[in-house]
Amino acid sequence: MRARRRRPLSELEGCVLGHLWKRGPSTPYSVRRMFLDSPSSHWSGSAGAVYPLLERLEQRGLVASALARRGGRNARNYSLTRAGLGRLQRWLAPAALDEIVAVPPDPLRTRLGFLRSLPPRERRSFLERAVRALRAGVEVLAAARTRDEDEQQAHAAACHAMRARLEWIERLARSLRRG
Amino acid sequence: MRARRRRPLSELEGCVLGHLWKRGPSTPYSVRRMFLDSPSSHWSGSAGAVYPLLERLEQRGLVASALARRGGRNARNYSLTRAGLGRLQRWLAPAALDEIVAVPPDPLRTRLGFLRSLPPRERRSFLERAVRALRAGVEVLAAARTRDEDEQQAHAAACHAMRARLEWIERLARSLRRG
DNA sequence: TACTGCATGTAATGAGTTACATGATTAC
DNA sequence: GTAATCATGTAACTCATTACATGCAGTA
Repeated sequence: MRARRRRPLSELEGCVLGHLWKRGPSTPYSVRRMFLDSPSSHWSGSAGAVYPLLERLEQRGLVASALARRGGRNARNYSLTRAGLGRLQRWLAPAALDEIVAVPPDPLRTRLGFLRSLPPRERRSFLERAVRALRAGVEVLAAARTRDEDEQQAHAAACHAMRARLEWIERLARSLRRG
Repeated sequence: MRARRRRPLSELEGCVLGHLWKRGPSTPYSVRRMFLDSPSSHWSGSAGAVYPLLERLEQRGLVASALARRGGRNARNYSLTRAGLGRLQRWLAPAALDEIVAVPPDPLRTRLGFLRSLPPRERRSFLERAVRALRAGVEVLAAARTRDEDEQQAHAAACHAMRARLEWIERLARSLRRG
């Protein structure tokens, strides 16, 4: 009997399981809301992502759905199964941390590698615009609040990361103004 | 006459154009090498990504290819066109910075939002493992060198970001050990 | 000779995006 | 009544991934 190959959860799948763990049984729409409302997420929370994803998770036995007529229409409530919780935990703290600890992508940092393809003027103005935009971003982030303690930590980590980014770009902008 | 809709460059496409700008006419393989060798990139540099991508860019007139027999085999040298340089510059410093300035995704930070789904022991050991892995990552990064000045900046920014991440996780691990 | 690395690709797959369709509920 | 929003989906598409196929070139 061949061991069934367990594909690792994608980031999105992990987050969805996490949401179900946190909020309990949820509709697809409330899962979408999580992404739509999140200030820092890079997922669109599109229906085209979420609905098929939940079906996939159900096929894998990680979530279970209960039919629920809501407003004269068929709907589903998805909940985390025991197996789903296990998978969530292994996704969260995998044996090999390399991937989740690796330098995360950052489109702004990426662009620094090609800065000199811009004429000096544009280079400077780009960095100055970036500084302003980052400052605005940091303020917005700093103002946001959550109840959940874990999410507060994650949010604080995001603020910390954004400030570090801002620092670096400010430094770079300064050195460019001078040099 | 309807204006042709110019799809924005993806991050990968931007990087490839940047590479061509930096190194001049290049083979697909050397483009792949850029990604395969880069310490911080999250792209695999897979052939299945790079070859079709270059074809796409050529169809859009952003790169041009010259046939070159190399070792008794057909090969291509791709070079940046004038239009390609323009697109590179607009990709690099777009009018709207929101997307490139937004909080970038970070799988480690993401997981902080669901930490409490782990039993306290695992939670602590996860964070400690993460601290060790991050420290190792920072050392490796700090040791790496590039000649290109822009890439040095990007690289230094990556180090800065990684140290900020490490700081935060260390702080969190400490507070968890105590509390 | 055989093995390894360089180099050029193709095919199948997968996960997420945009755009669309549709109906119920709520606000004006 | 009409417009916006809530809510549930589906379809077509894009882009990148893994895995594979192939063939040359240098080396043990």
